[in-house]
Amino acid sequence: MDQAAHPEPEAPAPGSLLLQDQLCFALYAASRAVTACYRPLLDELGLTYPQYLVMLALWEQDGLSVRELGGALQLESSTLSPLLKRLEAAGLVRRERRPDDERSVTVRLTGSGTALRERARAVPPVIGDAMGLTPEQDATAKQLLRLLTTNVATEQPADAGRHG
Amino acid sequence: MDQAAHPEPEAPAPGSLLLQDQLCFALYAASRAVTACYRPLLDELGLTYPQYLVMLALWEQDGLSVRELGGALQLESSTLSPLLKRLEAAGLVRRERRPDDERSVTVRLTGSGTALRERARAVPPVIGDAMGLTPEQDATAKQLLRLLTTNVATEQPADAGRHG
DNA sequence: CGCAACTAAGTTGTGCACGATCTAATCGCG
DNA sequence: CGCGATTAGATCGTGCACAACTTAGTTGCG
Repeated sequence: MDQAAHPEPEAPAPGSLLLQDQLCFALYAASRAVTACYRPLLDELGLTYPQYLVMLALWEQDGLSVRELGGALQLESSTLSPLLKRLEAAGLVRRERRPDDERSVTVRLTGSGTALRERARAVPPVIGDAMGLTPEQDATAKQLLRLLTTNVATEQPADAGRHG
Repeated sequence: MDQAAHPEPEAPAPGSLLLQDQLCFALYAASRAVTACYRPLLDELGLTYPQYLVMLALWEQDGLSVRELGGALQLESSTLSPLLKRLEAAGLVRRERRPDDERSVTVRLTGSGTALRERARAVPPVIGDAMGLTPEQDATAKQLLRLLTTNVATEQPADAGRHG
C-alpha cells in the first residue's frame, strides 16, 4: 500500500506558493503523464486521447448528440466539432442532422468505429498495469478527483453569495 | 469526511471500457475543471495557467534555465519557448544567454515579475476554498497523483528492443 | 401569423502540448 | 587542431481547449 514510503504527510502552509505544494500542479502533471502513457497505444488505433474518450462514450451509448457528448466529457462544441470532423474523416463516425430537430447533430458509429472497440479492449489493462495503483488507491483517487471536480464546478465565479 | 455520501465504492471491472470507470477520465476532467477555476483569478494577473506555473517556479528560484524549468514542470522546450516569449513580451521575465555556455538561456524575473508575486499570494487560498477538500484529502490526493506520475513516467514504452 | 428569445453547432482566434526537425554551441577523442 | 557526437533552444505542424461570435433552426407569445 505505502509503496511511496511516506509515513509523514508533509504539511504545506495553506497559502504556499511553492510549486510542489500545489495540488493543481500534481494534477496537471499527472494528467499529462497519463495522456503520454496512452499515446503509443492509441497511435496504434489511430486515435488521440480526447478522440479515445469520445469513442468510449459512443461505445457505451451510440447515437449521442454533440450536446450530449459535451455533457458527458465536459467539453465545448468548439472543441468537439473539429474533433468529430476528424473522427468522421477517419471513417469511425458519421454525423447526421436529427430529423425532428435540425439544430441537433447525432453522432453514430460506423462499422469500423464499432469494430475498433475490440482492439481498444487491450488498452485499459496495459494502462492499469503502468499506473501501478492498488485497487484501493485507484478507487480513492477516482473518488477524490470526482469530489474535486464537483466542488470546483459547483463554485460560483468569485461571488461571495454562494446560494448552494 | 464522507461529504460525497458514497458509502458504496462501486468495483469496476479491471478492463472496463466504460467512461466513468476510467481513472484517466476522472483525472482529465478534474485537471480541466481546476484550470477553469484558476482562469478568472489568473486573468486579473494577466497570466494563463501554465504561465502561472512557470512564475511559481521562478518565484521559488529565480534564474533557472529553460532546461531546468522544463525539468521542474515536465514540459518540452517546444512548449516553453513560446510561453517564455509571451512572458517576456508581458515584461515579467528577461531571457539571457549564459556567458559560460551560449547554448543555455537563463530566465530571470524583472521587477514587475517579482512584484507580481505579492498579488499572486491571494490565489491559493481562493483555490483551496473552491476545492473544498479537507487537509487529509488534499494530502492523499497529492500523494496518489505523484505516485501515479512517477509510475507511468518510469514505465518504458513497451518495446523490448530499444537501441537508444 | 410575425418576430423576438432561445438553442445547437460551427467558426475564429489565442495559447498550450508534443513529436520531429533544425541551428548553434560545446565536448570528446585521436 | 579537426570533426563527429552531444546538448540547449527554437521552429514547425497537428491537435486539443475555450471564449467570443456566427449561423441556422425552434419556440413562445401577442
